[in-house]
Amino acid sequence: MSHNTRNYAKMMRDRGFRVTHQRRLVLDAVCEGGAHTTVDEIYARLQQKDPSISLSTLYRTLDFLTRLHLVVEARTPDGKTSYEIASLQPHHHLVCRTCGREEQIGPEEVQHLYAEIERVYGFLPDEDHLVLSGLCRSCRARQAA
Amino acid sequence: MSHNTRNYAKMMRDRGFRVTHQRRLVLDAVCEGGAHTTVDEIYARLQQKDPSISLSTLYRTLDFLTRLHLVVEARTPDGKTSYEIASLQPHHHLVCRTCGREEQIGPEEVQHLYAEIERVYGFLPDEDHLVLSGLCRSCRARQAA
DNA sequence: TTTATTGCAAATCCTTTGCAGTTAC
DNA sequence: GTAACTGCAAAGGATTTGCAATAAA
Repeated sequence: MSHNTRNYAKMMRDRGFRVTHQRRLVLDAVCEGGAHTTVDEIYARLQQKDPSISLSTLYRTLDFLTRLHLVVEARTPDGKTSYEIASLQPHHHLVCRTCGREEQIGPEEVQHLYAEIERVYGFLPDEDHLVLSGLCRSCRARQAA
Repeated sequence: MSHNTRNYAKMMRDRGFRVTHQRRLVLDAVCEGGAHTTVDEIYARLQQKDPSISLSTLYRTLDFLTRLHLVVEARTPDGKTSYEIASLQPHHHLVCRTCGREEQIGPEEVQHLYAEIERVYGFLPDEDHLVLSGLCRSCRARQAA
């Protein structure tokens, strides 16, 4: 595990859990996924490194890592669950509904939305990982043409 | 069907589809759900009026009504699919993660977010039915106490 | 050694599909 | 009458679970 920003193994042990071969590999596989990866993508990557890891272990491990806040879970607009390494900065994602490309955006705009909603409705949203679909710059340009 | 704002039956016939007993009942059941209802809730309501309607018909009908834009589908943050009658005004929902209460909000704040994202990233989101979780006013007050 | 964690296979949950019978038009 | 639509039962896909074996501490 070369996740240099945090010492993941220590975080697990400190909370009384064991650092297993499988957990290391799952963490790696989620990490290599970059932005958002689905369970099957993670599983495929895992199979290449160690085909003996079972799907149920993957599910259990993703659940485990999510509880520890080492990875975060997000729900795409079409109902799929995806995962990514929990980074230090909260952020959100845009997914183009035409080309499927995904980009990350910072928290500023969304924070501003939350503040507005709080001001107007008294409700404070805390969704820390939105996935919004729409049209990306290039697909919009193509459509306009 | 007493959906007075629109003539649903006509909308179906005009597009060449049949207006069946089942479609009327599903539309009613979604309607009575108010804000967001899940498939099982809708099914339960349906059973009381006509136990002979099958679950597969419910799924098919929800799909059908969604395509016709008579109902809209939304994805809650915890991965469930929910439905509601398509209203004339686009809007979004806030769901309290403590008490579960749900409230509707207008499109203004979210529109503003979309415009900001477009300005900064060139990406135009078009999610027309966001469901955001967070803490409602009363649960926040209770927490503060 | 001890008990958390794993792999396997079976179970569960939610949704979709094939097909023969029914019904809106 | 004739397609579109439905109910049923079976299939599918994703995720969870029970249990005996394994391995991290």
